[in-house]
Amino acid sequence: MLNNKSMYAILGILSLSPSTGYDIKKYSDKVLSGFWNENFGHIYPTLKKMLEDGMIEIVYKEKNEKKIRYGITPKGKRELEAWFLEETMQQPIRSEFMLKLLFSSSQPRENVIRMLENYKERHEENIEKYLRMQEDLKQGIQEISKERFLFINAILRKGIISNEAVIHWCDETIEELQH
Amino acid sequence: MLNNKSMYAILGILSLSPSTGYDIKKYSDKVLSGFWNENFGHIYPTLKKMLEDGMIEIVYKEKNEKKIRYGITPKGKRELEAWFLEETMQQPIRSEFMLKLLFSSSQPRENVIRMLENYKERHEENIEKYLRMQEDLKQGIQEISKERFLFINAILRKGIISNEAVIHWCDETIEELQH
DNA sequence: TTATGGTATATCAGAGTGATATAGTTGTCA
DNA sequence: TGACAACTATATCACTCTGATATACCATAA
Repeated sequence: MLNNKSMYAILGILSLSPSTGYDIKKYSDKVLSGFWNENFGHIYPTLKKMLEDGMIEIVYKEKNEKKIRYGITPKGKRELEAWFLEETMQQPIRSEFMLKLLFSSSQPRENVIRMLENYKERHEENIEKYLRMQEDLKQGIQEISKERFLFINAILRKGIISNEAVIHWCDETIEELQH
Repeated sequence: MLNNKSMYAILGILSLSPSTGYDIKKYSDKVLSGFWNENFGHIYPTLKKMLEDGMIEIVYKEKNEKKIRYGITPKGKRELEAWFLEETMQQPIRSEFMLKLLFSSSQPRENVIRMLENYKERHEENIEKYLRMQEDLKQGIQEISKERFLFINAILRKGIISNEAVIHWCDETIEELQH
């Protein structure tokens, strides 16, 4: 376990409340989606290793209960704290859309424009999702601390701002391709 | 070879001119950086498979020359064309910075602000890089077709617009965290 | 009652990353 | 001219991550 980033996502989630692998996936899809993703094929093996390493423990398992609920251990908390102080390196990026666009100069214009319109629509949907999440956050404000509200809201604002920029770029580029 | 995206990046690059594995890496780092990355550990095995599959061929190897230069074959060109027509699915995203931020609500404020300032600086550097690339593109405009200029410029504009949005968000968020 | 959908765990092949090894070539500057 | 640095070039490996698939249980609605 040297450079497994999923470990930090899992530790972060478990630091909020004990969860099953399935819960972790649900949380990723719901709250982290937009900037982080996890899948079962990685969650379960990582949980197994983290258990071996003493970062997490099985906190709740009734006799006949089949689900396995994990909680963070003091060692896991220390690991999470150390991660906050570490310098964050930039991740490798891969945008298949941009790759396709770069090599599209000899494609029919209408195909490229359709591609851009499609891309724009997806980003408009993203904004709608973020706005809904912002509404939900404001509705449920009493459930979380002011601190946490500030941070979650910052993340939602980033999603909105970034997607707006892309939409603006799509409009400009479609315009330019139409002469 | 079912879902290897590097294959399309390589086909795209080879459709411009025959290249060695090293050339492909250089092109990725110089032109594609910002939205696409390749590394040797994937380029060489992929080239090997693509050669087996008849997508590419060794086009130039003098008697005593040790470097292996690859060119795209008609089959490779068809594969590339088919890719343009395919729907582009969104790629999974992983921003370690955003993950860290989400779980940072109990960290000392000054640490979080330092993190954000660092993040902002990196995006300012990105913009400078894109502006330099835009200058280089304008200087060398006679070397490439008008079509290609349009597309490369669009990509650079996207880099600039997106990074500006992030910088704006950083300013807003730092402000908010300082009360 | 049967099917639909959500909960829950798990495995696997293959894609992609980052580090490292090796060796030849070119440039430079002392 | 010879030594050293920097670049060119190919390759492998352990590990991370993805996406598909399999299995099975449970609730509930048609």
